[in-house]
Amino acid sequence: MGDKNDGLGLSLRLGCGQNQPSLKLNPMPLASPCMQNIQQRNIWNELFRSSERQLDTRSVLGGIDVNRAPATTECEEEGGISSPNSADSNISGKRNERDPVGDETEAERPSCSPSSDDEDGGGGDDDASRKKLRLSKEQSVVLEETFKEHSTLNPKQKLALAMKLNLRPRQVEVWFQNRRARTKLKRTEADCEYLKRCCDNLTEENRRLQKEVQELRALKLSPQLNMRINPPTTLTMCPSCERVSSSSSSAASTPKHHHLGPGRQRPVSVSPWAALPLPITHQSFNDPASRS
DNA sequence: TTCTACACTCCTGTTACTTCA
DNA sequence: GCTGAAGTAACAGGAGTGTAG
Repeated sequence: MGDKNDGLGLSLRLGCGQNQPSLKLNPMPLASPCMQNIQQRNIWNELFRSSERQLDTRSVLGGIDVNRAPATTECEEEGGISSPNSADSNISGKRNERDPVGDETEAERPSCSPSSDDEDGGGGDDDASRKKLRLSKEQSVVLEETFKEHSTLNPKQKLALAMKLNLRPRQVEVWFQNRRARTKLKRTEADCEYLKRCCDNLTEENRRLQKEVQELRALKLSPQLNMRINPPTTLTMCPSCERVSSSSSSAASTPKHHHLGPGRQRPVSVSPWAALPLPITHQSFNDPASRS
């Protein structure tokens, strides 16, 4: 479903199909080929490059934070973006102290949000870190729409989105990770369903072929029936591959490996082969002349 | 040029919390 | 009100990658 943007990442590492699983049995409609990905990525990066300057001017949102104090974001950006060394190397490479992934809340809060009076009623600073906060509907909608455009974010984009939504960058990052995981899970389930159907079809086909083989064997072992259906003079069988062919009329339909040339076909009754004392090779069966 | 350390991102699995029937 | 299932935010650890020294 929402996976149409797989490989539409914004960082250079995300080339075409980077995140594609090896199993691509149920290819979802690819929204954009590689060139389109690149174009969109460029547009997006350009967009955020311009917004980056705005960020540098610190046009801080005056909105009310839903979950966390906006000061958190602001402080984080001071630590991360405003550094002259790291600001533009967002694609890869060393950056400043990034937002500490695991300990962000602990690392930030003492320095950035001393108030610590969150409206989530967490009671304390530390236990609020694991406090689960439901994203608002508006936030979810924006995140979803952003995800539809690109399933990954570079640090600038993450930061801009976090500011826009009054979330911490870490929250945005986690949301995108979980969203990718959900997308992949659904795709895996869809692939699984597809494989199941394939398996069912193959089982059915196999059953049908087995039945056909049994019928042919029965045909082979019952001369009377065989006679009734196909006179021995018109039915030939290769002892090696046990293929039966009515070779009386069309030589062209006879496979090459049946070795009997059009003019030299030796009509053989099917049933007698089993009674032959020695295994008959292709060579002997094939061309009596070659034996001499 | 190669090696190593570091920073970073992503993926995957898990945990903890919320919501709902 | 209690409970279990489902959904999901948050975390932890490992793998892969790029850069600097």
